[in-house]
Amino acid sequence: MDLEKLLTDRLAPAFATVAGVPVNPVVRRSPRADFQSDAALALARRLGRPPRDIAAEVLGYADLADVCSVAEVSGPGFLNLTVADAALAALVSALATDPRLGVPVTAEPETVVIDYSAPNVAKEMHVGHLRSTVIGDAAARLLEWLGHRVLRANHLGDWGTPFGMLIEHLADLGEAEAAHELSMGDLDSFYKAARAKFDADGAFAERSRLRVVALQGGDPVTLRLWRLLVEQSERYFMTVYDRLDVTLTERDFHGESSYNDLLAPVVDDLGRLGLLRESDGAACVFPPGSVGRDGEPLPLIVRKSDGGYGYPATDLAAIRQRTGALGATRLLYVVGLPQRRHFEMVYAVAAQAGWLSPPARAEHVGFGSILGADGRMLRSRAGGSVKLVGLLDEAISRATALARERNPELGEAEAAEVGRAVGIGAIKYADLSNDRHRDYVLDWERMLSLDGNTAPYLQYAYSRIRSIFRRAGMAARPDAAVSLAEPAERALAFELVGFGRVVGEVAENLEFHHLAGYLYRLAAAFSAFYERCPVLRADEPVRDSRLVLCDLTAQVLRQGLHLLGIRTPERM
RNA sequence: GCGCCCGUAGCUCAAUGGAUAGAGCAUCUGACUACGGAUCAGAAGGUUAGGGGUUCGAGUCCCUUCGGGCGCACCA
Repeated sequence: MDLEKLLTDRLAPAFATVAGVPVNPVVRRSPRADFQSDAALALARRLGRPPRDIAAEVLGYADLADVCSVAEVSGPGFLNLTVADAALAALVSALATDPRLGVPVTAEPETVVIDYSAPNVAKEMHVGHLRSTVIGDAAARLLEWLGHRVLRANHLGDWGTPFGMLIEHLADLGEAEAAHELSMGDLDSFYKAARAKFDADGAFAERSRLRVVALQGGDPVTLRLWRLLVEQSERYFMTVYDRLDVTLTERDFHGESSYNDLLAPVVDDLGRLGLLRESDGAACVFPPGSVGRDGEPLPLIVRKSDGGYGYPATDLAAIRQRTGALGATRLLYVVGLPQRRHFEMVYAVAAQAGWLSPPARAEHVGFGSILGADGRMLRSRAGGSVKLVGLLDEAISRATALARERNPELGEAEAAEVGRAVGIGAIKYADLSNDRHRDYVLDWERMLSLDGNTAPYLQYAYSRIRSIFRRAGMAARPDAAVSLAEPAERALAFELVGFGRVVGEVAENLEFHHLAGYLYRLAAAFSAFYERCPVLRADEPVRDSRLVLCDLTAQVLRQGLHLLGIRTPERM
């Protein structure tokens, strides 16, 4: 039970008594007290009474004696609430014996499909995949921890016309050589070589076109070469995921090709439902509300004029499968914001077709771009996209150098491990601590800084606490009496008991920068506490009480960072 | 042209319609016989792009101007 909810529960009946109808007390943290309730102001007009009178009357009815040490009307009609130390201490003690740290398992478990990462076979992963992978993985970790059934859907681009030239290029190289080249992770040069031949060599281009036909026709040799491409690519992607520390596995690859057999039925059924209209030879659905450049309704093309299927058909087939066979009620698409309209249209059509009806719903978890120092889309010096592995390697090597420099006592192996945790953590945290809707600037100096709202600062706070317990040679006693005499202790306690609320909110809105901001406030509150309040040097029973605060802080930091996919080294 | 998003301290970013718009970086001033100073405390820094409106109350909602980004039929 978090304090907002506790206070809300206590105030709601009083407000209802005064107003005659149910009223949300609107409890929130306050700079002028611990909490404030703003509801009296909004009620003034409806009741035709001064808000201060309403607030005062509410106070008379509210049962706050055991929760608040002070409850008073303030300003135009706010209720300022100061939480009693004993009540706060009791909540902290409850946390100390709660393995879930105040975050209950959900009462309504759902099946959630999270569509994220989605690299393309035989193409290098680039920065564009970073946000989808990092945000999607955080969502998967979070919702899974809350008790939902999470299905990770790595929508692999493994189909389409480019595969003609890729397979043909593979055949030219020879399977052994091609496998070697792909296993080196040099996907870009493989792709570019195929592309160059396609553009320069007419005969090769013609063979490529025939290859597409053979692939679609199920030619065994072609299929075998295609699978080789897919397998080698998947193997390579797994090495990237391993380095990035994401929870995607081989089993989570769901190639576009796996929907091939479902595409025709999707279009047929749309026709049967009367939603289809032919336009310039293409089979289209015109969802209401979408208008194109010419002011005419914008079609979702479910079958191209050449008879082929594009993304929309695949997306519709996937929705149908996910809400149908998989029984999902929440579909998340962690895809860049530019595709917003595409998903609006797809969801609209899926809803019209009855494949996406309540309680099932789909959410486009959109995100902005990663910018370079110049404020423009991050590009390599040559103007191409930046390889993801290159970015990760740079983060790790920078962080490893930093770890060696800051703590020479670390052995080579530990420095490498710390460098990896800090470097990858810094990249992920830089991403997740920003509002995902907005673009953000990738800045090594800032993200690896030990000060401010960064992963290293949080990891440092964690390792510092672990150091306390190493030195103490003992663990905290969860049943120790908690006392909160110092302001810094109270401030830390308030942050600790707020974990559950933040996690609950983020599970709903997937705004991970709220969780990041919370963890930063927690770490900052801890640092201030640690500066003013001696722990190991304190006498009992204060020592035990403070050890509980330390231990809880470490647990919440570890769990919170874990939900973001960030490691917490014991030393750094 | 139409639509969507954005504009907050020098910089990078916060702020479920609530009181005096908050952090970090950078700057300045303090605290080192240190439970890890990879820290903490304090100062300074703002016409929330401009203008109108709704509201008891607007950075937040509506309209408008300016500036920036993105998207607008068979690529995924």
